[in-house]
Amino acid sequence: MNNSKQKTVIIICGPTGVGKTSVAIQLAKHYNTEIISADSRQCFKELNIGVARPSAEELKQVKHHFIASHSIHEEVTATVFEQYALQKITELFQQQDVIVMVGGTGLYIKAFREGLDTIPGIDRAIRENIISNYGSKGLEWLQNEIKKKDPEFYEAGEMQNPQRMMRALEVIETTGRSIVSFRKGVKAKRDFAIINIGLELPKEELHRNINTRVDKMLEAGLPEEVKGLLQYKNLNALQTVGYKELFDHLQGDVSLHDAVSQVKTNTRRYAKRQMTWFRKDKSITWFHPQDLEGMKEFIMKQML
RNA sequence: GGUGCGGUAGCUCAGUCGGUAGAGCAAAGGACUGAAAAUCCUUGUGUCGGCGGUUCGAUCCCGCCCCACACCA
Repeated sequence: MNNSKQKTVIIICGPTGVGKTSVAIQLAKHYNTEIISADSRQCFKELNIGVARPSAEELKQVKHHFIASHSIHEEVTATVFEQYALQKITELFQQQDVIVMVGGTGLYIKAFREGLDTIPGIDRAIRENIISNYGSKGLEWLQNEIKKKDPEFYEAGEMQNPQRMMRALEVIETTGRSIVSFRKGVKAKRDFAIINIGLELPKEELHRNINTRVDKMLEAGLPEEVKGLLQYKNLNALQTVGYKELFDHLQGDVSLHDAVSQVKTNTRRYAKRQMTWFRKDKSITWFHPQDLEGMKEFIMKQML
């Protein structure tokens, strides 16, 4: 074991289509290390073309973790990622001083860096009951339940947002306490250094990348991949750009051409949401994806 | 060539019995601690095809022209 050097995780984030994969591989090679992906969809072994998973050739160059490591039938969440990544990092630090993390899922990166407040596990029956009630009784029912049972969330929360409301409801029904009372916002201490690098391109260029990438996915056989997953379309893992739109096409009423242009539009919107998330994070230093030398220099200075 | 129907926001369209306009989508900005490629919030966008006429006033009525579509020849 080598404890003499400060252990460091280099985190590379940025919107989809900016070129993160390639930068991560080059940096990992430079530091002779491995990559942990922080991507909520590339971790599913059943999803490949549509989530732009690194190619077999790329995966051969550098060992990747959290890529095709889980099944769409498993429940993968920010907590699952946090635990997975922390454990991997502990293992890898036996051999390495530097590890590269790369991904576009802001919440997962946040969970890894700062941890999440502990909230007890939710009873499965309670969750399913809430989901089915919302399905049949709608938003108004949810709003009334929250108002009645969790006035604290009702005051502070998002009363138009069914996902957040269902989460609040399941917490209060399981624990008897408002989800708000669990959110301490305590940042976990990590015993390694973290360097945050963001990749950014002018919007026009990013959009061009996204469009050509979607066209390539089509050539690579995305419709066939999606067809094989049609029976699982209701799983969380398949609430995913590139799959949702093609499910609509396969079910009849949308032409392939229209479905594809929706994939492009929704990918652009996804990239925009990612930028909204990352931009407010002042710990990120931004680079052009081709400025590898700039990144190396920056990393070197940070590690001194 | 004739007849009909249209030309209003980036797109699809609504509307004004004449007082200079609006929905959806797209777009832009934002939120987001266990679904996060998810979910949610906010906000505009205009020579109302062109030129004339009538009118205090025209996107709306009238004339001519241009463009698109359909049908007839």
